[in-house]
Amino acid sequence: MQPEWEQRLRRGGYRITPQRQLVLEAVERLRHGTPEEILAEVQRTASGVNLSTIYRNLEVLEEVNLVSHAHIGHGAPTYHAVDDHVHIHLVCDSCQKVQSIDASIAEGFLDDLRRSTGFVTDVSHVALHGRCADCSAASLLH
Amino acid sequence: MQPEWEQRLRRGGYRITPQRQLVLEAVERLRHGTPEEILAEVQRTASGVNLSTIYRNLEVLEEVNLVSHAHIGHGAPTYHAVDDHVHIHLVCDSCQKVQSIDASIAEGFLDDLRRSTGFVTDVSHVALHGRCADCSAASLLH
DNA sequence: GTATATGCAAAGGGTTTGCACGGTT
DNA sequence: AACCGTGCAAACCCTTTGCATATAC
Repeated sequence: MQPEWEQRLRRGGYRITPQRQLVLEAVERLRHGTPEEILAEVQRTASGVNLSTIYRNLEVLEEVNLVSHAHIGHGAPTYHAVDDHVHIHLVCDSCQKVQSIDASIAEGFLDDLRRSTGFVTDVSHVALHGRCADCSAASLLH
Repeated sequence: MQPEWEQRLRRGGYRITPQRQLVLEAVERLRHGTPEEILAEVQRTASGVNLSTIYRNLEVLEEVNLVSHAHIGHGAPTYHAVDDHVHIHLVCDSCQKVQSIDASIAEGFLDDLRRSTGFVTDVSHVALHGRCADCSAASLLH
């Protein structure tokens, strides 16, 4: 019997390649990673792998729902494995720190949203921008 | 007496320039716009204005809280005037449509979030990704 | 008059694409 | 054997930056 991830790829009409597997493993190992960071992780075991292969495989892995990405910060997106604990990113636009919180806090809101608009939110893709506790406390001093 | 926007700029230590004013007006007129779209709008009345001036002024206008931006879609960010009705963007990753909803629906959730984590969310910066009503209905048929 | 803002052009980061070769099925 | 996936290099989009000139104050 094949591992779950192989089945997902095959069902999607994709082939199993070493690079594919390495990208998925790298994403799982780093819990969050940009394409560049994932490349670096992959290259620890296979130095010949190219950045464009990372991009192409992240796209494929995302299509078969093995990984997901969110835009935190203004630069490269961050990828993570889908079976990780589902979390929401809180991005501080003042100090740039990113914290992850359990997605359950948003359940009620997202249910309301679905009921009133029909929109089904991809929770792992959510990044909220604003000010963290420290920075918003600091800005009250002015 | 000076208009509000002039005061905000001056208080921030910035000068009043035609380009500055044109960028702000363009953002207010287009209710949503990427830097390129804002450039096009500005150039309708002042064809000599440069893209880098748009970027520099959007940054300044954002710092004094006259405009704000959100990342909807994977490309350029979208800017809008701060005094617009505060809204949240719902981005469909399947059909790419973007709908705006009144931000009041999220008030309860964001209050909870602030109470439990101290994080103060910039509501106008929020873009939620997922599937719109039409697309999520369509995917149930499979 | 002085510091800031602008235009221009070049550089920079991140991502995508065309093509020939190699690997999976 | 057929087709998909890969590496490589070039192209691409979006944004930032250095510098000389112009402008607001």
